[in-house]
Amino acid sequence: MNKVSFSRAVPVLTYERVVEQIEQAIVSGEITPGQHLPSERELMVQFSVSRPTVREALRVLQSLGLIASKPGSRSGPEVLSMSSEPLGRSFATMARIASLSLTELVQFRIVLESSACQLAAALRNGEQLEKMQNAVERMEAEVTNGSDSFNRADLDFHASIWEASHNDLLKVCGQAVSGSILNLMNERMERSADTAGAMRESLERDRAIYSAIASGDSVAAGDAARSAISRYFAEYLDEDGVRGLRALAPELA
Amino acid sequence: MNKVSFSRAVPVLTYERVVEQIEQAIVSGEITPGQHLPSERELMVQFSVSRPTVREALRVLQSLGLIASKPGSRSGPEVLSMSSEPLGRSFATMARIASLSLTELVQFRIVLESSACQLAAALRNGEQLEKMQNAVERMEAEVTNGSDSFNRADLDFHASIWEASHNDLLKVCGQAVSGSILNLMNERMERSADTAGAMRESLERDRAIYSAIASGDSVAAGDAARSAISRYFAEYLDEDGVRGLRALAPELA
DNA sequence: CCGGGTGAACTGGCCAGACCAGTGAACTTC
DNA sequence: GAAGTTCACTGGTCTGGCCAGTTCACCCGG
Repeated sequence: MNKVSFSRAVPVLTYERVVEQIEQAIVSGEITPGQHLPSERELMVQFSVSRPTVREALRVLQSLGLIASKPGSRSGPEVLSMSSEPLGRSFATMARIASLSLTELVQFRIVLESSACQLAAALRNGEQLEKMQNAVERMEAEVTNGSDSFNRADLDFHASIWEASHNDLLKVCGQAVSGSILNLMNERMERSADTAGAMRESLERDRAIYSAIASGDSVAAGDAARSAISRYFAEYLDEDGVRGLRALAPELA
Repeated sequence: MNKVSFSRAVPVLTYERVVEQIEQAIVSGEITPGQHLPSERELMVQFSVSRPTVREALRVLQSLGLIASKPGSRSGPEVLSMSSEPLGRSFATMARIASLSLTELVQFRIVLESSACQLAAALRNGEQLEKMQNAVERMEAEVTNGSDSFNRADLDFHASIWEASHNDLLKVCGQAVSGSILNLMNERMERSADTAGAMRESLERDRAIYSAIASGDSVAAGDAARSAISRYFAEYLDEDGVRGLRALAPELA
């Protein structure tokens, strides 16, 4: 090889190496969730670095949702099991750093939620179905009351769908994007959807989704979800967004 | 309200408050990407905290992909624009912390990639179509050569699909999950897909996807993508996974 | 007058040592 | 044996310092 190409001699930060080693130990299963890391003072001798360096590394791992440290604990920072929190946070910040339009978020939600409904129709068990039914009934009961409890029941309904999809990744991403949409709409405009009429519409659509899932009809469940979400958000989207929606839900055309 | 319910008086860590304030300044647009934060020493007087605290906060923001600090810079840490890196990292760690099965990842990829193909069929422009065609032609040319350049062309093809979907969220998540699947499969088994026959199959499927996108047929594009991915991974999934796949792609039944 | 080299004034990376308010387990006391 | 106390140790924070690298203004030679 006569073409020696040198690469930038990037300095490796020592706290990064601490992060790497601990992360490696976690993902390789050398330390399992529930177990504890050595204390900061112990780590600083094992890594031969100072405490601030150890702490910076721990803070990073903490922000990644891998560990949690509690003052006074006799057993050092705890290794956590997978949580959706960091992923949700990444979604939320991405959504807010301006680059993501409402169109993108809504498209994404349609894709995820309709798929979850398809999966739920095929894989739901009795308990999950019962939860959905329960939530729908609560929505029916609360439709005349304040919108607060109605919305809670609505959220419960969707949560049980995610659950029934048997796909945690889908669930986490779907809930994260739903939350981001709520944030964005709350920031932009008054929630105009709290009228009795709007609630009645939501209820009707959720009922359609529920019966499709209950009957085990994947195709119908997916269609119902796509229809529900796209009708709900259609008025907030621009022309391109509507075109995208038509591509995702051709049955609505 | 006669029901006063006290909540846990959780101590607020000071570095967390520094993170919050800076994060708020970024997401609110008070500081825009490309601009610079004050130096650590400046921040420590503004927040009235010590430098280690400032540094821990900056490390967290850095791990979230919001800022980058460079030693020697006269202008302090730089505020970054949105990047997919932290999201991709979250995906990768989630996937590896054992909770995510290959089934979930593959389902998720099918959902995202088929949707991207549907969107691409409706929204692609000439330049993006050209890129896809170019990639397919390169795959055709390389199918007899080493698998390395073939795989690169394959990746380029898919990348241009993500691009043409006009949805960055879809793109970032899709690419992240694709990467995670690759990692997982590399860890678990030898890549058995590098034979000439497998490459030929891949090429055939990509060609089907391409022609559907080129003709603007969203439905066909989505079907082609679902079919391609599920056929490719079917052998690696368990029974439940296959059932889920059937729910997501009923047209294959 | 202009250009290039030089050095001082920064930057972030890292360290040593210290104090504090909690926690929790061992220990003492009843 | 049970209840209360003590104390070692935890993480959170601060002070003060050193180092290597980057910048930029200044100065000197052309």
